[in-house]
Amino acid sequence: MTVWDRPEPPARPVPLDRERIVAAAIALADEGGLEAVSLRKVAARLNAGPMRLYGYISTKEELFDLMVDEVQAEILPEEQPGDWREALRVLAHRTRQAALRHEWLADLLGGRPTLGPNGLAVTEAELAALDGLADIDTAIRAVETVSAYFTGAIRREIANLRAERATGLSKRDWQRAHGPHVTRMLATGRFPALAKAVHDGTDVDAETSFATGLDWVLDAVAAKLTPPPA
Amino acid sequence: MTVWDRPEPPARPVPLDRERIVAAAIALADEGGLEAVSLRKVAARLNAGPMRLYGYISTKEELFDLMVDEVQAEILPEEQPGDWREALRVLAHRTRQAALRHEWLADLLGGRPTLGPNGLAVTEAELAALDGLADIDTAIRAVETVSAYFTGAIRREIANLRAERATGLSKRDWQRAHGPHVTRMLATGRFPALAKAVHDGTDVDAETSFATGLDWVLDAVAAKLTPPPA
DNA sequence: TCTCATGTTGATACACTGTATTTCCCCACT
DNA sequence: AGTGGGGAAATACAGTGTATCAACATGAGA
Repeated sequence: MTVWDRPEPPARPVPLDRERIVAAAIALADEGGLEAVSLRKVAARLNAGPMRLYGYISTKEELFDLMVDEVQAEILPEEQPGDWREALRVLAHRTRQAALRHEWLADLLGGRPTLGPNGLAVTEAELAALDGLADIDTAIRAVETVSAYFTGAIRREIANLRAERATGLSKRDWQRAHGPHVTRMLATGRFPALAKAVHDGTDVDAETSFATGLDWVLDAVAAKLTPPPA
Repeated sequence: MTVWDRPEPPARPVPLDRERIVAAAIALADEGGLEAVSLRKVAARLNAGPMRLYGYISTKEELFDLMVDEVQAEILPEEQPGDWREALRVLAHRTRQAALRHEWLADLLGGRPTLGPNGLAVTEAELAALDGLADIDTAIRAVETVSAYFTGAIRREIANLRAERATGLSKRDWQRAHGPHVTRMLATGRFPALAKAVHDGTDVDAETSFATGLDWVLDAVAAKLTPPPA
């Protein structure tokens, strides 16, 4: 046995902390989706045994919460724009961009209350944008409505994106590519409005579709903020 | 050995079909949540070995899709109301009610495109409600916006409901009950708007909160349908 | 009626999972 | 030098989705 084939020393354990664990989990999820995140694999990335993680997190669900909160830090813009509308729009778009960077976020978004520091900061930013422009109850309703919209919209967008990817990237001919199933369904004549929609609808890219719906919702909010002059 | 203690004959296998499988899975999920649905347990409910299911479904994901589609049948109202607005509102509320009956639906809602017969029927109903009132592109945008809203709102509502249930049913004192964590966070003064919201906000029940936001979104849709007279 | 093919059913197997419990080893302190 | 004690690792367990394989009941053909 020479120095060269002498086995590696047992890899002195790297000091661990939540940040490193969460970062490893996020990396794993970015590469292979949420289902690729297992405590064993996260630990392996950190040259640690699986059980070591339990000194820092108490359950896998908690790890997911931490991952979400970590990504929510990317959502906060460096500086808040003045206009409430612009502020809310930017927050929505940045959430969407975060979800496009980390598709697994779509699986977690809205799945549980966001009580981490960054999640609270996002909510704070949303509420702050409306500060002084409406009573607190209206502001809450507005924030909840807007975020319900973009949460749902983002989830659908990612879901469609995955479906397209799975059926071999098809864009316009969604119905043909997804296989004969939907086409056959539409051909039954039981869904005339839907058939017309997929046939005659002009397909717009996901971003403008997101933006348009968002603008509608913001219009609705605007109407509640400044009551129409009597 | 008498007739009485003679062992049961090996339980002639009950004929199976997708409907029975899906029904068993839904029952399991209603009782113990989505995570209680395992192919083994579903099969056990039907006096079958786990592998038998693979003659009818090809993967667990597919079973989930079938469950969602089955529940979506509950969403379609027996008769469509005349007014487009009422029609969309009813569909949204019925979706919410379905999610309250089957909380696991919140975990699946929006997670993948709803391409089953009932899912298509729901979309058809939504589109049909707007038939003739707008060009097809506007109708699509409207339907997508409304359903993005209520998808997101339902998910959040269920998430909060579960969180409340977990921390020992707390209603108003959300911040105290959830534990010192959030309280401490709010006390830091880093979230003034949020602090004011939880402190001064009047808490309304989930249903009216859902309905209010929905009305706002429907207002927005209405504004796009009938362009303001020039 | 006997035989054989066929196709459905159940058993077994595998590679994982999250997590509880047990073992072990290294380091600081007496 | 001995001896705790504490943190890391190994092991263990009950479960998961699904592939593979063996058995068997049932139909057709002779």
